[in-house]
Amino acid sequence: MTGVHTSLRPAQSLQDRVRRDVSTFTEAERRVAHALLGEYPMAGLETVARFAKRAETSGPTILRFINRLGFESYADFQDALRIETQARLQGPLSRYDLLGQANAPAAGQVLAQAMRQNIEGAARDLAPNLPAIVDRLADLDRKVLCIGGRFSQMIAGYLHAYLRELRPNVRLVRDGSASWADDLLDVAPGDIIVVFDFRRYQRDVLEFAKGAVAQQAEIILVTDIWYSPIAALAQHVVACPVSIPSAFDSGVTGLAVVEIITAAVIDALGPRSKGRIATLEALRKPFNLGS
Amino acid sequence: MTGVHTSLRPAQSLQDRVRRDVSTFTEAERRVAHALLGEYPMAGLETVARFAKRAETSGPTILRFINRLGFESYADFQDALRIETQARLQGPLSRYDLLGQANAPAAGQVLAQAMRQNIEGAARDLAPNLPAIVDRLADLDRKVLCIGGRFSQMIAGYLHAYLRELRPNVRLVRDGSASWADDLLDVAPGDIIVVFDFRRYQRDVLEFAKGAVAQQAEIILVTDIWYSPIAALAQHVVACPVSIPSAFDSGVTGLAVVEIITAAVIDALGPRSKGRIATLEALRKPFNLGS
DNA sequence: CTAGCCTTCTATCATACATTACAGACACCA
DNA sequence: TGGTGTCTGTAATGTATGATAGAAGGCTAG
Repeated sequence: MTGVHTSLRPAQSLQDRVRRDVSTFTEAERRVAHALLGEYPMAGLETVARFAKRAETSGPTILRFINRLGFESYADFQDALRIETQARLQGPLSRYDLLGQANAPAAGQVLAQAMRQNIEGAARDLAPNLPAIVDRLADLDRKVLCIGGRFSQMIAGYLHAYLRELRPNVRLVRDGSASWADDLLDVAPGDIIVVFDFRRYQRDVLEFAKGAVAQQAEIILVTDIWYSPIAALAQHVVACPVSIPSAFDSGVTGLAVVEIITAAVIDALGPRSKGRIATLEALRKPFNLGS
Repeated sequence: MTGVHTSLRPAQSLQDRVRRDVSTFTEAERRVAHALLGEYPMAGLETVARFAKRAETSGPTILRFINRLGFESYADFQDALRIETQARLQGPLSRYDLLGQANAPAAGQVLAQAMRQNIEGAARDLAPNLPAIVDRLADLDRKVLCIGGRFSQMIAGYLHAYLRELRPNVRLVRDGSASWADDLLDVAPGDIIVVFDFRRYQRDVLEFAKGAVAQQAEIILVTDIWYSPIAALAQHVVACPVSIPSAFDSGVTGLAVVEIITAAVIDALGPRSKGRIATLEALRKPFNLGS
């Protein structure tokens, strides 16, 4: 184990020290560390109680944590945080300074940045369509089918997993066109097909959509900004920016859209979904670990 | 959803407001204003007593000062300072967001904002671990297994789909413990298990991880900031902030981590992966629609 | 010169707070 | 299986803290 108490003068930034020593902490202390790093430094400038709540632990654990960092008291810790952060704000305000010695913009930062912009764009595009989409998905008289392509089927899977917890009659159309004819057979007029289709658009997904339309289903399409050909068949289209500096397009945007829609559906269903979630939780209890 | 705070959110920054209104203050209050602006924002994050001493005035004057700014209590004032400064530290992009959404808090924007912060946090946590993780995943002599829980298996699926395009010997351990024993059987010392485990942690995933460790596999764990118990078994842990204002935790962060890792693996593999992608594209051509 | 008002401080109070002590839970080892 | 050490949350405690009331100072108006 490394030296417990370092000298009074913090040679390197507190942030770095926490990150470096995180492996030597106990489990609860690690939660504290990550709560701090997640909202650095302001999490540590709140009261002990609020800091503890944020880290889902108790006050004493916070104090043990800051003791292990070498501070005599919580006040000392906050002083150090304040001084360090003030110095940081004094200097050039570039956010890259915050990353510590890594003078080069750290590996994933550019990607993260791009993803964040994509989410922003998708949320903008989604907003006007959201009420109509939610209206359909919260209508328990309609069946809901989720389907996606080679990659995007994972996104469809997420929507399916979420919706299934909120309402009945949600199904996931799985990969491999074998059973698709059977899936189509059950589609009734007014049912909802949520299609996720990103480049490169797959022929079979298009075929499925055509079949669904023939059954008078309504189509909600989540696609990229280059528009899948399915857009021509869809009642509601959400366009996601998916470009990131990588060989692949990003799936993050689509998943973000799914989660925004899900949250809105929960709102729309209100208490009806609450009970269902509670029941599910109870049924699953034996399979989960404590807490 | 929880009620939104009704407190008046200042359209412009606190700093600007103080600077603008400084002429309307009394003499003692002006000293307070200058003390705050001189060491902004940390002067205001200390206790009232210390703030007063710094401004060479008394406690009540401080309180009247912050009352005049429109805050009910000193705590409210500090909260506002913290939120504002945190946003400022987050970088120019986030600051822009806060201003933009002040006018019209469109549906979904708050969720989008939370997701973006989560990605930011995860990218920070990932950065130091990234080289080691990439090193393992780019080592073609090691087999790679991806596994996740009820929700996170979709994330595992994404990693699997990506990696499969880049290198051989990548497998996805599918849901339902039935075939897991068989999957474990093939695990050789030095193989890599990438585990995605978010609340609520499932017992069976933990069991699988234990089994893999027994086979001397190396574990890369992507979990939430509350740490899955698997962390105790893992060589590399990436902690993702997953809280969003919704009934469910967000899966977006985990997927973002996957894509950042993937991009880094592509870099590490270099030309070796390029050829493989090209081959795959050619093989798939018949199933895709034109461009 | 004084009455009235505004400003600012001192002194006091209730309480929210950090901190300490304790005990249950858990894992590990004999 | 019982013993030992570690970890972590609950409860109790004294204090430091924010808040308030009231008095002293000082300015302006009449």
